[in-house]
Amino acid sequence: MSSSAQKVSQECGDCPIRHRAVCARCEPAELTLLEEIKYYRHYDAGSHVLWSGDRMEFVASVVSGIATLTLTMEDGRTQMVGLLLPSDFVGRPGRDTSPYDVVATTDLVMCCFRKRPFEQMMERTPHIAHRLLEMTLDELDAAREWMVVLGRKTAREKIASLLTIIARRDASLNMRSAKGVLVFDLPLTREAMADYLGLTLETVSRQMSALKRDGVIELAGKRHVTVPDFSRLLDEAGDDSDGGMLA
Amino acid sequence: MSSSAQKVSQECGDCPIRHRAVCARCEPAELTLLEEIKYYRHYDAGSHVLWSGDRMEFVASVVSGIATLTLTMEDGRTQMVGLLLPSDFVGRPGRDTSPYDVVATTDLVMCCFRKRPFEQMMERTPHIAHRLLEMTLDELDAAREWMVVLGRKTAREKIASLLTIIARRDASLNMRSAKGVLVFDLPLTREAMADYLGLTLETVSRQMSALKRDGVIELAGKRHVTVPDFSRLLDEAGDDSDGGMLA
DNA sequence: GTCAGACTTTGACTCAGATCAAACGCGAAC
DNA sequence: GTTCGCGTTTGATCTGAGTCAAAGTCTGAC
Repeated sequence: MSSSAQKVSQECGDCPIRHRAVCARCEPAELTLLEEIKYYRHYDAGSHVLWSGDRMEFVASVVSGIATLTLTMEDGRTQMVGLLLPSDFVGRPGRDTSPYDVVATTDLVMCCFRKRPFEQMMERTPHIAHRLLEMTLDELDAAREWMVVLGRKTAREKIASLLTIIARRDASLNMRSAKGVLVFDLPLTREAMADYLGLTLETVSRQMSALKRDGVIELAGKRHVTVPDFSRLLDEAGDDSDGGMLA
Repeated sequence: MSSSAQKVSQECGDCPIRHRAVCARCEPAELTLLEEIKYYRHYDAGSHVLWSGDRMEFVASVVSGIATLTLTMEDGRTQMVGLLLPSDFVGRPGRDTSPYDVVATTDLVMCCFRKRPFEQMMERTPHIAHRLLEMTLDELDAAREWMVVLGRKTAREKIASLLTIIARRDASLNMRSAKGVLVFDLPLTREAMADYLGLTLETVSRQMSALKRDGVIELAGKRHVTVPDFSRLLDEAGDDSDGGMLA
């Protein structure tokens, strides 16, 4: 359930997600308090962080790596309902079982807080509660945008939408976009993509091939993606092409 | 934009949504403060409360009636992303344009607060911020459950899921369930149902007819629905049939 | 009471994506 | 190097839901 030896600073001060996570608004004194109740956990790619129905004894921020949030119907149909990237928050103060499966898709490091102390801390430091509200509202907006993708877009548009999101996230972390050319690695298998998009893995594969054939993307191996023209990809996604690159 | 003469008490003390809305946790003194900055607005069925992109000068709670939250793509495809029922909150502190269309589907009364004063109040009274966080987390869970409906369910299951939700909501408000028989009025047109479910209105109509033919529901007129056996409806929805009636 | 218009139902046909099935590619273990 | 297994691609076929079209129903206005 743990292992994997990635160096993670124990100091909040130079934490990579310091300015984006739930602690973003905290002042030095508050950070010191948080520092006392936090601990890191490592998960190997493919392992479960939480099973649906599990008792959660902690809440946590993703420090590095990627995790997915999924819901599964009785008959096995599954839908991914969230993609957790560095700085995203897992868990809900005031609830003690997870309604979702949380799975590490890459090696993952989480900054955890035992639930009780975190809840108490939240009551005392409005900065944390405020930031959590802000993050939750953002997630709600993202979930609603995703509902449009699931409910109204074609398979091709769905794939393009997912690539857009991943490209954006990646670019905002790595700033490697040279003159509109984006390059990134897909952190998801075809099956995980299908679960995110409400498709089958065959359809995902076919549409990836189609986008490649049409020159919208280039593939090196299965996972390494090059986007020669991001605005073209945006068009394919059918989004309000605000034109503006990388909000 | 306004009109419709429904009597609404101006006193928070006996407000019908007093115990569920964003003000639920407020103490009498706080309520008094809120009372000073609130005002009511009435909307006729079919009218827009907000257009996507509109400047929002207020946030509000639904007092009575039903509103929808929708997103529309450039080419006109639309997806409903939220159904606002009494006590639900509209707007986001710290943002000033609405990303959604908000439309009254029935005559609607909203309890509004100008944004600035409300934001200031939120900073001073943690009860409001806390309750809003709680409500937002609930909405996020609901949105994620809806993603499963949109992404993985068949048309028939989608319809059954929607009926389940409406029946539940209605029962929790009106408590008129006599021995498992539920009766309610659909607050949505077939087209609005289609927009919620990611279907066409024809498919909605066909599946409604099919559920009627199969005895899952009975219809009197287009909108008046009787559910003779709620657990049957739950089965049709494909949900984890917790069996338990009306959570 | 009838008319207009909005909402709904139903039918015939089409098609995007699912399903079933086979084969391919590639890294890890031996 | 060979083999195993997982992830992926591709093909053939099927089908659930969309599209196009026509007709039915209800409500409110005159």
